[in-house]
Formats: sequence, structure tokens, C-alpha cells
Amino acid sequence: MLNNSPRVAPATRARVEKAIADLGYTPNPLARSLSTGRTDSISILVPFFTSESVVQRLRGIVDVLNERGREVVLANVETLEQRDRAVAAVTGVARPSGLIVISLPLDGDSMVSLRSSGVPVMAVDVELEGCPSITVDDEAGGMLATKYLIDGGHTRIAFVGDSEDQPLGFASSRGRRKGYQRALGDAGIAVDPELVRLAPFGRMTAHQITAELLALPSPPTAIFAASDTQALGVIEAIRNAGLEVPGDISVIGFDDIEVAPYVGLTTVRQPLVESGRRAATSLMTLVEGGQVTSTMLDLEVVERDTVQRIGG
Amino acid sequence: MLNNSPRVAPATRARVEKAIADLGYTPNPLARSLSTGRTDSISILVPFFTSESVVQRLRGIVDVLNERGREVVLANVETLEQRDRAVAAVTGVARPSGLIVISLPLDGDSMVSLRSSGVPVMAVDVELEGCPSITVDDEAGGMLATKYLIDGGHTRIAFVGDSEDQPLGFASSRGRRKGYQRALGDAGIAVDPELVRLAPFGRMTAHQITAELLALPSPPTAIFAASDTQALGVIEAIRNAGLEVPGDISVIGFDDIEVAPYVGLTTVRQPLVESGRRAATSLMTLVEGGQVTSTMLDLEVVERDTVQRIGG
DNA sequence: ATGAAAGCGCTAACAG
DNA sequence: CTGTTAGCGCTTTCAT
Repeated sequence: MLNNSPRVAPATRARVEKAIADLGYTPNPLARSLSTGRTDSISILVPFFTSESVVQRLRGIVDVLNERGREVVLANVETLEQRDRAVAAVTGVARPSGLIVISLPLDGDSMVSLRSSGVPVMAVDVELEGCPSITVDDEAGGMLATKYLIDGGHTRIAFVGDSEDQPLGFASSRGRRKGYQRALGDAGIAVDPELVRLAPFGRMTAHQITAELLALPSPPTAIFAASDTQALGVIEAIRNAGLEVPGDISVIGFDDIEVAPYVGLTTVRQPLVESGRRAATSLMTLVEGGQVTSTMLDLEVVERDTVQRIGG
Repeated sequence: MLNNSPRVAPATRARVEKAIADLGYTPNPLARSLSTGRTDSISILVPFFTSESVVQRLRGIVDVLNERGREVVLANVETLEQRDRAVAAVTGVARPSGLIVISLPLDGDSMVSLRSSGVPVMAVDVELEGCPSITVDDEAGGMLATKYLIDGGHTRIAFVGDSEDQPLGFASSRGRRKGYQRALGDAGIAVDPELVRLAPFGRMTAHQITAELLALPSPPTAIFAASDTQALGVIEAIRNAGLEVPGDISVIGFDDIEVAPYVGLTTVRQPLVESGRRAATSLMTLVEGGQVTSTMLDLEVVERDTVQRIGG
């Protein structure tokens, strides 16, 4: 009756509400939860330490969830074990009202658990079977970046991205690589497998594989990094080798994280904070029983100082 | 009895534990919480969007808390209302096992509520009456930075920091300003009040007050910013005015956030992630009934490219 | 349309 | 030292 049941006389409702106000009554969420098996909070699954972009998305999410008075439970997922524990927590006896998954591919078992738990799920920067998501078109983004390089007169273009076999890796790198290859193909440039280098996400790892690229008999004149964080590592490696950016080698990143302007990094911008805001907003309509569709956010190249146009 | 009461015969314990294992029994945290009025989770109060440094500390905290299997509830506090709601949530019927407050000064009322709730509290980057804290010596840090500038031959040194009258502002700026003034005094340099500029935390605001500084009849030759984020704004403003860093004006920051190396920012480094790790670890011993004392982390100047030594 | 009562699964107080 | 029982405060089902 306290829960807005429609089958209650207005008079009674008024009487009760007066009493509520008079007594300063506040419902006990714990008791409700014990009874219903569900919490008022929203859980977020994050591959937290991996990326600045994740933090930005998180900002957007926490922003709107706090606005709506929702408790935010943060679960950091860096290992398979952590993932399973997080999923167990979400599907267990203290289910949250909803779940947001950031940049984290989930396995079939996890998805089955989630689905049968009935907890509404929103995915951000990742596609989850049967869940609405907020993403960007990574392949289109990869093409955008690569074309930008090609238009600049580059033909020997390398790709530095994430390993594609890691269960917890960023899935977006794969799409960007595809876009890279497609743009190359469209331009009639042969894809040299030697120029595609993959490593677990991180600045350091990107640094390392870039060094390999530079040691090639015929090194690239431009590098497309699957993320700005990786682009940072790429630039370090180039400078470490005594080469200049963009004088000797051009670099384009992806994301447009906060540091990008300071480094003068040319990159493909995606609305990071906005993706979080959208995801949170959509999740709330899901929680309230509404319908939500997946949406793709826009991408654009931000021209700065790490790409040089060379004589075509 | 299921809670490790010491008053139980080993035989019985073994029997019960076998049953537990056999039945795949898992305790229901919700029921426990309803009964005890306390949750297993740890709450974190963050002035979230204000600063990169806060995110770093958060990384450290989430890292150890997840390791220990603790649920982390994140509360963003940007307004007085949010602060009060957050405190109410923590002291209310669903009390967490512990609370960590990052960089957020709390008023007397909040502290009284917290104390009477009995929830253990750890403070990070802020002093909270009666709570152990992980901090740095801001005044010493301010002296360190200012002395570094003085040693470089500067005498006309400005300070760009946070407004000190804002209830939710960063408290650390005040200490750093004091250190700045003390170092100046120690060096026999008169403190020119015109050179001390305060504004609400942020890059933009720092940018603005720096512009004022530059418009002075006799502008400073060096600026000490209370944080790296602000230092970034300071540098922007200087370059915007057609001046060079450090050619025309030197800049030193505070924190050593991730972007600092990319910008070549000379700064006073404090161990951000470590502060979070320590706070979380200490909180856990507090939660387990242990004793904890406040600790101060070390500070050091990281020399990079934004400070120029001038002819003394 | 409204009220009464039976859990939800645990803790804590109390009897044995 | 162990077994029993009465709540915790809500939701939900079943009478009225």
C-alpha cells in the first residue's frame, strides 16, 4: 500500500501520508531488500585501472546516478575471478536494481546468469548479447583515422592495438583494426601484416611493440593507435628512438582523453562522459520498466600536432 | 555461532562446517544487515569531478578493497545537499562497515552524526576531527615548492590556489599557501598580497586568475599552483598571453598527476595511489577492531621543464 | 477495499 | 556450552 498501489482510496492515502509526514517515518531499505531480494543500488562493472577513458565514462554515470539519488556500487574487474565474483554478487541474493558494464566483454555463462537474474543491464563501449548498449562505430572510427592518414599522403601505416584473444581485453580495438584494414583496402594499399601489432592494453606495452615496428627494415611513416593511452606509448617509443613526431612518424590516437590536448595529440574523438550519462539515463528508464534501444555516438577527427601531411 | 564465536566446541564446529559445505550454504548478507543494521560494504565520499588526484586515490582504495572482497559504494559530493545526503546514508539504517572520506572537509554536524553512528572513518588528504588520516604536510610542501623557486633565483613569486571560504573546497590549498608565505618570509622576501590569487578549484578558474596576475603592473616571474590541474590552467593563461613557460614565467605545481610528465610540468610529487591504498588498509584494520594512527606521506620536487633558474 | 498474518534469513537474547 | 525464540521492517498473500 505504501508502494503506490492504485487500489487505494484517495482519502485513505491522504490520511496515511499525513501520518507518515507527522511521524517522520522513513522506510527501511534493508527490510525491503530482504523481502524482495533486490536492492535500490546500481552496480557498475569497470576494468578500472586500465584506462583513462573508463574513468571518464564513470564520471558521466556517477553524475546522473547521484543526481537521481541512487547508490552506486563499484566493482573493479581485472581478472576472471573478479569478473565471476562481480557477476555472482549482481545475480545473488542482494541484486541491484540495475547494472552498467563498461568496456568489459562478458562470457556466455555470465550472460546467462545475468539474464536469468532479471537485472536490467546497460552496456557501454561493448556489445553484450541481448543488452542495449551505448557504443561508437569502431570500424567506422578506424576507417576515419586511417583515411585521415592516407589523405595526409601516408601509405605505410601501422596499427598498434590490443591483443584480441584476451577474455577481458577491450573489444573495441578489434573493430578499429578492421576499419584500418578496410580503409587501406579501399585506398588500394596492401595490408602488411607486419605493420599490425597487438599487445595487452597499456602505455608500456604499446611502447614496446612500437619499438619493434621501428626496428623493421621498412618502418611505417604513420601509426594509428587504438587508444590515446596507447598513442602516448607510441609517441614515447618514437622519441626514445631519436625520431620525431610528426617529423619522422605521424601518430593518431582514439578517444580524446583529457591529456590529449596537452600532448597535442591528433585523435578520433568520442564523447566519453556523454556515453556514461546516456548509459545511466537509459538504465534508469529500463529499471522503471521502460524500453531502451542501443545507440551509437558520433565520432570525429580532432586535428592537432602529431600528424604530418607528406608530399603525395 | 556461525560467526566464529570462540565459545563453541571444535567437534560441533566441524560438524556444522561439514553441513555448510555439503549444502552449499551461503549466508544472506541482507538478512544479516537487517538484523544488525550494518552492511558489509565500505562507503567512499569523493568530491569526484573536481580532480584527477581524487581519481588516483580512488584507484588505490578500490584496488585493496576489491582485493579483500569488499563492496565499494561510491558517493559523489559536489554540493552541501549531496554531502548531507551522503552522511545521512552512512549513518542511517544501512550503515556501511566503514567510511573513507577523500579530500572533503566535513562540518561539525556531519562529524557528530558520524561519530555517534560508530562507523569507522579514515580521512585521505583532509583532517577530520578525531579520525585517523593519510595526508601530506601541505605547509612543508608549499615551502618546498616555493624554496625551489627562490633557489632558482625568483623573488617575485605568485600563488594560485583554491578559495579558502568554500565549505567543500580542498583544504590542502590553505596549507600550501601558508608554506609559500613562510618560505618567502624565511628568505626575507616580502609577501605581496596581490600575488596571492584564489579561486574555486579548476583549470578554467586558475586560468582566469592567472590572467589577472599577468595584467599586474609588475607581474610575477614564477607561479606556484596549489595543484597540477591548476598549474595546467596557469600555463594555458601564460601562453595565451603570448608569453613562454618557463622562458618568461616559471610554473611549479603540486601532486604529480598522470599528465604532468607529458606536459613537462615541474611539481611537488605526493604518492596519490599509495594514499588510497594506505587509507583502505588502515580502514580495514579499524573495521576489524584494530588501532590505527594518522600518517603523513613523503613529498619531493620532481624537476621537469616548467621552471627556469634565472640569474641571481 | 482493507486488515491480518506469514515469511524473507539472520542475530541476539535467553533458557536450558 | 548449546538449543530455542523473538524480533529486524518490509512485501505479499490471504481473509474479511
